[in-house]
Amino acid sequence: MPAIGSRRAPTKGDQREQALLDAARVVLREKSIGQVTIDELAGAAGIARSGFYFYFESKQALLAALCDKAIGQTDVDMGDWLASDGLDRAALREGLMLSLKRWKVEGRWLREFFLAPDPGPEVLEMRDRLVTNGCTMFRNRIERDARAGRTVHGSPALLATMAIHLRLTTFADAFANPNAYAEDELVDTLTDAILRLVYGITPTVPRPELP
Amino acid sequence: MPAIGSRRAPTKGDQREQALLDAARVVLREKSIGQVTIDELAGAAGIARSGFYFYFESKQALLAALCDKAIGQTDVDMGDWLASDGLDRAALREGLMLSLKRWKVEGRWLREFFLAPDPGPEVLEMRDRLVTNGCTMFRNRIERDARAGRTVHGSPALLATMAIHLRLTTFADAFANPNAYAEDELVDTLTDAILRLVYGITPTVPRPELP
DNA sequence: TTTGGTTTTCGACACAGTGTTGAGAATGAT
DNA sequence: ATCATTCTCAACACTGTGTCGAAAACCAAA
Repeated sequence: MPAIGSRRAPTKGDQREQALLDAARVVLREKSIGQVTIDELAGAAGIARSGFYFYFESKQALLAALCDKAIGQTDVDMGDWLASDGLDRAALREGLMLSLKRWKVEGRWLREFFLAPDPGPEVLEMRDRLVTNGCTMFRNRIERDARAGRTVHGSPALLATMAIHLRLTTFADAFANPNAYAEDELVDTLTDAILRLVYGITPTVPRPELP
Repeated sequence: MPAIGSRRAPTKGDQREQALLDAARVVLREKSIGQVTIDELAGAAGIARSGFYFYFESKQALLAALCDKAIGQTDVDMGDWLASDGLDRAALREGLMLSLKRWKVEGRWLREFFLAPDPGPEVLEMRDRLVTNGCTMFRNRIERDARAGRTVHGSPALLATMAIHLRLTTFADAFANPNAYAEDELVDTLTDAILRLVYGITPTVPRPELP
């Protein structure tokens, strides 16, 4: 295992670890983490089952490693909006749309990572870190707006949690029923929902007709 | 197993089945369904592990039976609001408060039932039925309001799903962090959040007093 | 190219939990 | 008291997890 920031060439082991992650990303697109066996995961990366344990403590640990990277990406997706202030519907919408696209591909295991009922300790720790981090960024933005005099309808911490969860479940739902709603309608509704939720405001921007 | 509506006295088997459900309700307050073994569940009801299978196909099936009843209760909780129309903040708040109290007790397995990543077929079917049912009731109310001329900010189906999920995750969160927020603050915020989400309106009524 | 320490691989083992079966015991209606 | 039905459980077969240590592969220094 290379130290973080190590500059040495990737050893055979480093490649194998990557192969395991790549293989998992593919396999987990079809099956849930509970349905996949370690044997299958190892096999997909071309090693024996017992070899798996050289790289990861468990299936869960691999899942955590997978999500760590993906969530970083989601944070980047939302970066513009988080950095802006006021309503900035366009930035929010853009961020949500990017995230949605990511979720449509990697939704299954993102969902499992966040919603799994009994994660191992490592997963639990990382999950807490990621969720807390996400909520905090949201919350900071809300508090910033509140300080700037904008009306905010509740405790920023609670609102941030709600907004994060609203996004999470809406995406999870979009993944589960990919054809239930048009992407644009979904993102538009979610964007406005978050804005209404937090700021109590529905933008007057003209939108495609509503029922 | 007695036919539905059967009037005959409960046999020993009926009692055993009930004992199993009761025992599970207690055991599952402390551990997740994944952490509990069938052996433990059976033992808590005073029978051998293999005897368990006479009553339920699997752990999941028992969980489903447990939730079927609990969800019926939640629907009753929300009944007043679902039957009313217009904003009726008081009824909504009351329903949410009742549900919250239920979640604080039975949250762990309710959460697992709804959020479990790979439910067996029976669970899946029942879950779909219950979720769909819940969403439909919510949705009907929204559509009723829309027809009555009240502004509604998106497709009723989507809004209903969002509202249901918002409630679900907020309660799940409240269960996971029981001391993070005061009950009243949480319910007030959630009540208003749902009203803003669906109708884009924040009641101007002073809180927590109601008109 | 040999050497020797480090990294990687994997067969074999121990174990925990699930689900099935069939023989027998308990139950309760007649 | 009889006897079909309902209930119980020990024993078995199976799947998947995690550990261990011996062997193989790797790679840098001599």
